[in-house]
Amino acid sequence: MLQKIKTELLRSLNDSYDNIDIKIDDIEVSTLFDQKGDFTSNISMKLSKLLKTNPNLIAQNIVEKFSLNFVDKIEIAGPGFLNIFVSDSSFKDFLNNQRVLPRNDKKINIEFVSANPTGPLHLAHGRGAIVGDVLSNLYEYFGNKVNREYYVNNTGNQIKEFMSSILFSISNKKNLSLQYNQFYKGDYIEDIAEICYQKFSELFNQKDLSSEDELMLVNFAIENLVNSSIKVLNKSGIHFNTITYETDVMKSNYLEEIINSLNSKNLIYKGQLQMPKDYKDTLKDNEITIFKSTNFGDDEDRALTKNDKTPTYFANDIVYHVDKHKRGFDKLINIWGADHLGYLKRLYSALISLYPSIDFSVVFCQIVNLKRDGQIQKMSKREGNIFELNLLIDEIGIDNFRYFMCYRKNDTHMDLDIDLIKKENKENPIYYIQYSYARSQSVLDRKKDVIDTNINFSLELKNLYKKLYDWDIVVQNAYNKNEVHLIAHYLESLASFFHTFWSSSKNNPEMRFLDNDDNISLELHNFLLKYQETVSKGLGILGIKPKLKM
RNA sequence: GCGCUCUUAGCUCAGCUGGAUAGAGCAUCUGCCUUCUAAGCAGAGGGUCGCAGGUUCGAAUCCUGCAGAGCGCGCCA
Repeated sequence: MLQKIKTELLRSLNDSYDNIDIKIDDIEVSTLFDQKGDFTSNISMKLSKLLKTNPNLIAQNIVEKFSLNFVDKIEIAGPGFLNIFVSDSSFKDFLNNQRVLPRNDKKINIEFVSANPTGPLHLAHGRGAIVGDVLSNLYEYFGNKVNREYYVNNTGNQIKEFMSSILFSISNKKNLSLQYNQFYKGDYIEDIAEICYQKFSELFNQKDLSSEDELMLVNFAIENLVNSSIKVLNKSGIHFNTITYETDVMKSNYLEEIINSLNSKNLIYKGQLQMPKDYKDTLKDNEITIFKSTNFGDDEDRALTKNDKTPTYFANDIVYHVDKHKRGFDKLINIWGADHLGYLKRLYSALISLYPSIDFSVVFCQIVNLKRDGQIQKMSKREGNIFELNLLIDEIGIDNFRYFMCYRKNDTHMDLDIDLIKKENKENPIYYIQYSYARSQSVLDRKKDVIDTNINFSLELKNLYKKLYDWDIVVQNAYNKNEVHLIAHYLESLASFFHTFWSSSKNNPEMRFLDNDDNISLELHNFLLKYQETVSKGLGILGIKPKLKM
């Protein structure tokens, strides 16, 4: 229907003006939800510059030529808007007349959460987890094959410090006087230490642990933590296809190949950068391998190797992304926290240098503040105040958790208001949406026969039809922009139209779904099915099941 | 100091590929349950869209400068 309107607008324009260079996609037609009309177009204003004419004049010319069988009226309003009124009978077509969405069947890799394996998941991981999973659902909705991937950074200093912290705890508790320092604190360290001690108790009969023993122990601890993180995520309805360990990726030995390739493009040099902060007594003159990321607008060039010749995190990360690319994905998407904002430039520069046609993008999730009793709670690891995700989900429930984590645009800061979420009324949009679904179901449960009678299209009902018709545009937009909050907002708005229509029957009994004998018209029956279908699709992308009864 | 993300109603936030009186929820006030779920609906008040310039028929939206908030700024990860 929208397409027909656009085509007719274009035809009318071509009728009135010779050789104007516009295409069908240049014509914008959007839905109206008030008395002004059903659809509106600003095309005459857009063209006024090109045609060097008054927009009202262009609009008049269009109106004179414009003719479609389902359009009752087209009028000019304001500075030159074209407002289109479609006939009541054509509203029936809204339910079936869906737009054709482009089907994609690309292989997409979406990497998200990827928390350091040195502690339990907390609130900050929650947003990335849900945004990543919902984005995956959205890509699947359009027919793509999505690989959900979880990356475990199980190398580097953090792992050494983690291991040291565990052994410190064991030594302390069992009076072993082992020589280890404490870096990480918290109950979870004590817990994991106890588990490790139980598992490897025989190791502690000897005086010192060999580095093999240490490795075995820390690997066990990491596996344990990763498993419990995955368990929490599974509980939230998130299921990964791939869990990749950094140590496994590094076995590929791609790094040399990568450095050679970058070198052949003149993007590598040997030299020195400013000494690191914790520089102690390492070799001063040692030369390291450096990537010229300043060529791509980065603040400074970035090291690929450290002065002990081992690769940096950045180098390993390039390897990991090359590995993902080589696995044959058409598109790579990463979900990152705001603390990685400055890191994108260097990684993107490296990847685009290696593979100029690579499709790589990052969706950033900004900070989430936890609000309780009207106060922002400060997260502090030292005070053991870390808002463990597991506990948070238990407190607010999975549906609430999922909905609120994608309710706000991913790259803006947001407050998660625990007290609001726990309310079961209109303040909580997910209840509001679910309630509309349950109301629609109650009609279907109660109805006796479906009868073929004519119905009146009130303004409230027309708005609902138009809103349902908008679904395709919204979901397409969310897909194009990688913005999942658009789905959440659409559902809230759709539910609002439903409740408005429902209540309009208080003053106007003709607008009730059921007649005095509890029969329902075929048209409204179809509408209810469509309503449920659309809400289910939307909630489905968010990973939430509609409630039949409340 | 530099970079990134921001600044919209008392509060939490939509809207941003330029378009009609800037929207929603909460909070405040007023109505609506004898028939499908009142976990709801209708209405009222509440705004110099951070500030100042610029681009143009037209700016919350684009550009520049300034102020404020958050995050980041190692050969750490």
